[in-house]
Amino acid sequence: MPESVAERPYHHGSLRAALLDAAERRLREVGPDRLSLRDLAREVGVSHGAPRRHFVDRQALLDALAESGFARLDRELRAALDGVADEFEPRLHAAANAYARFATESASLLEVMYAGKHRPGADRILAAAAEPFGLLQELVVQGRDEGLLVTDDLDRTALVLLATLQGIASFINGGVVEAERRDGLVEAAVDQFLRGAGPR
Amino acid sequence: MPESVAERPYHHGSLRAALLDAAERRLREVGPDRLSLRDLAREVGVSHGAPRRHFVDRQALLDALAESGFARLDRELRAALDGVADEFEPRLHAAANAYARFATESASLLEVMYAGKHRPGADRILAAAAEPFGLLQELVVQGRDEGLLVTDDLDRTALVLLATLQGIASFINGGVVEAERRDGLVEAAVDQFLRGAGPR
DNA sequence: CTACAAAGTAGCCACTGTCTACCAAGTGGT
DNA sequence: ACCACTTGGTAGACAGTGGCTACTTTGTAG
Repeated sequence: MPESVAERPYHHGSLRAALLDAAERRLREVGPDRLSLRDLAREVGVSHGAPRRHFVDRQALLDALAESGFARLDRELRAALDGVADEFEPRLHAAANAYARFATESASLLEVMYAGKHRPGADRILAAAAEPFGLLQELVVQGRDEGLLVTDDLDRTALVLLATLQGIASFINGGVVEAERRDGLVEAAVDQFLRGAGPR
Repeated sequence: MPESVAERPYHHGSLRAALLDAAERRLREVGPDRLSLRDLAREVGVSHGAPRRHFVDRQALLDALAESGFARLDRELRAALDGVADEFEPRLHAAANAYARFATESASLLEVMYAGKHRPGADRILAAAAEPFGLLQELVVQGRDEGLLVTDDLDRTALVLLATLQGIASFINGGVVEAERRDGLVEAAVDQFLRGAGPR
């Protein structure tokens, strides 16, 4: 008698995507170091060696996750800016909150994104990271154009702001600061930034 | 004929300390996830099961590393403040630079310190972390007393500053920002903080 | 129809963390 | 001086992992 279960055809068809999907789900549950290729293979219903066809390495999969992570971050930032007025201040607040939300709600993914020890092919990741970074920088340009920001080094100013948000997320994800304090800290950080980098 | 090598006595005497030492050295070379208990045991010249007597778990060792990491951070911060004048601003700059230096030069250790997923016994780690955090907070108090800082929430103000430094280190350690930019970024961050949290 | 490339399988290896049973050495009480 | 007991180290087993290789199944281009 034939198997009652719908048999997967020999070729999965979209293993790579399925693995990345499973990985991002699993990442949320267990964290990066407990992410196991074999586990993912099992979950997708494929032999333990199959992932190798799509990711030469465990690290290669993590790199791919990092890349798509930056892409998602970019989407979420832009989405957050969509429903907001055109003025600098509300846009800044929206972007900052969106970044902090992403960074705390996808803590493990963020860890992978900034893991550092990326392989030679990290160019792709850096390129993906440049997207959301650029968005923040454009925002700083807008602030300068509106006369609310004074800076001789755009990149540096944007980076300091972003670093603050990143650091807040670090502390929350590390358990040093309670998650409930996130919004308040972000608010304070943005306000201080506005006064610190604004005209005197 | 007897072994020509000086034989270690059956009891090592200070295995725990030796393991932590080796671990911190190894951490510098390979990062947290490649830190292997068996490897450490080999390095110290002891059987692979021996570490278990001192650390029930791999995570227990990492926790111990985190704890001593915060202790060292505290020492380095205090050391940095020792050779500096009594005024707020130079002290702030010194502390900020010391934190950033520690965070970038001991990147892997920092990762362990803020790894988050600590076991129930994380209280010890949080207590150890409170030490350097408190120091930063005292600094903020001094700033307020000298009239250079205006804040209704000391803890929050200190945290925002610390977060900025932490974030800068994150980006450098993640390879998103070149290490050479560290001092410049820290300088800019501190200046912006002073203006942002200072009297208007 | 037939090569050939792409995708998946199965088994092996070295390595890891964890567990257990055992052994060696120090220690305190009598 | 002896002996029970605790502390610390050893050795071997186990399951799980990433990486590798040889092999098979399938899709596809000529």
